[in-house]
Amino acid sequence: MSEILHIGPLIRLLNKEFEQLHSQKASSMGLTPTQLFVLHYISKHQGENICHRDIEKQFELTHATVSGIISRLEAKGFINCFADEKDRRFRNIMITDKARLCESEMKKHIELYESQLVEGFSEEEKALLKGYIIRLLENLNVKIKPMEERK
Amino acid sequence: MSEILHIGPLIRLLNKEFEQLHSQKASSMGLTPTQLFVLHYISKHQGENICHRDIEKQFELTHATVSGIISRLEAKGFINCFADEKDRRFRNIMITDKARLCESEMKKHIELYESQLVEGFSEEEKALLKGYIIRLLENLNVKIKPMEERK
DNA sequence: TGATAATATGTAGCATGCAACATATTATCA
DNA sequence: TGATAATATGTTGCATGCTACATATTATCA
Repeated sequence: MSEILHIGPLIRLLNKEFEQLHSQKASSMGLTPTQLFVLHYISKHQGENICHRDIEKQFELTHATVSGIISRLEAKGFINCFADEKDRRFRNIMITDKARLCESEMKKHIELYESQLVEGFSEEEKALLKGYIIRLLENLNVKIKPMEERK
Repeated sequence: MSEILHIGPLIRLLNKEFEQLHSQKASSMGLTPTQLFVLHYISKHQGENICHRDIEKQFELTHATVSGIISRLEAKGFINCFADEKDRRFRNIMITDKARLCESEMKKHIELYESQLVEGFSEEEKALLKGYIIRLLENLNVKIKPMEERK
């Protein structure tokens, strides 16, 4: 890590370590870190006819990637998918009882680790950091769209 | 992206976009972004008997991962590997003429994109940002070791 | 010296990510 | 209506990352 002086490699490392941090807990629930984040998002949005496409947009992933994650979550019994009645192109994703059992644990875990990440940061520092990250994203030409522009 | 309010997901996105940014240029040289970074590191350290282990430490990757990257770089003709004469456990990595031809292009590209990332940041802001990232890493229990502690 | 430990690397199997192809379904417009 | 476009999802093949296991080589210590 000694020669990492630039922002790019630091971000790369930060991302990897943050994901690693979730491995143990996720694995204790029978999930990978990614599956945990996706399942948590699905469970938060039950009753909104959530589909693959919503997850693609939320996590900025391709449908090929989402397809694999959904398959594995379904194979493990955390979700069930059904073709939408009104538009059969969509597949509605429903969480199972098994997923319902770990809803609160997922929520607590994600909040805990998010707060551990910014431990020691004041509110001002957090805001400043977030602003910096958004500027970095803008420099990479990623436009942060408000909710209303979606869908 | 609308609901990304936390630092963790922002970091995840930032990392992904930064890597995406390198795809086109890397691919024009016949490389992936990761291969470009690794090859650049190897070429910067020619004459120092660089081996797999050095790359593992530099990029914080497991030897399984490095092994695959090195294999592909070798298969593509950018490097050659030889067992070290003094300690046959090590494999010395030598760049080929093909790699030498794109050395300066790699260097320019990496510097350009690193500076594009922090475009518009003053020196103070860059220092502040870097300090924040290091604090985040420390919160994740990643120790930033100075050069001397290595090896 | 000879057994044991440490180190560097190899390999298998899996998850996540992509691009590039495909199909099925719905929307649109002539 | 009927052809075409748009949309959601499926599939394949690859690179990157991991863990867990393996071997080969060197270091260490009794």
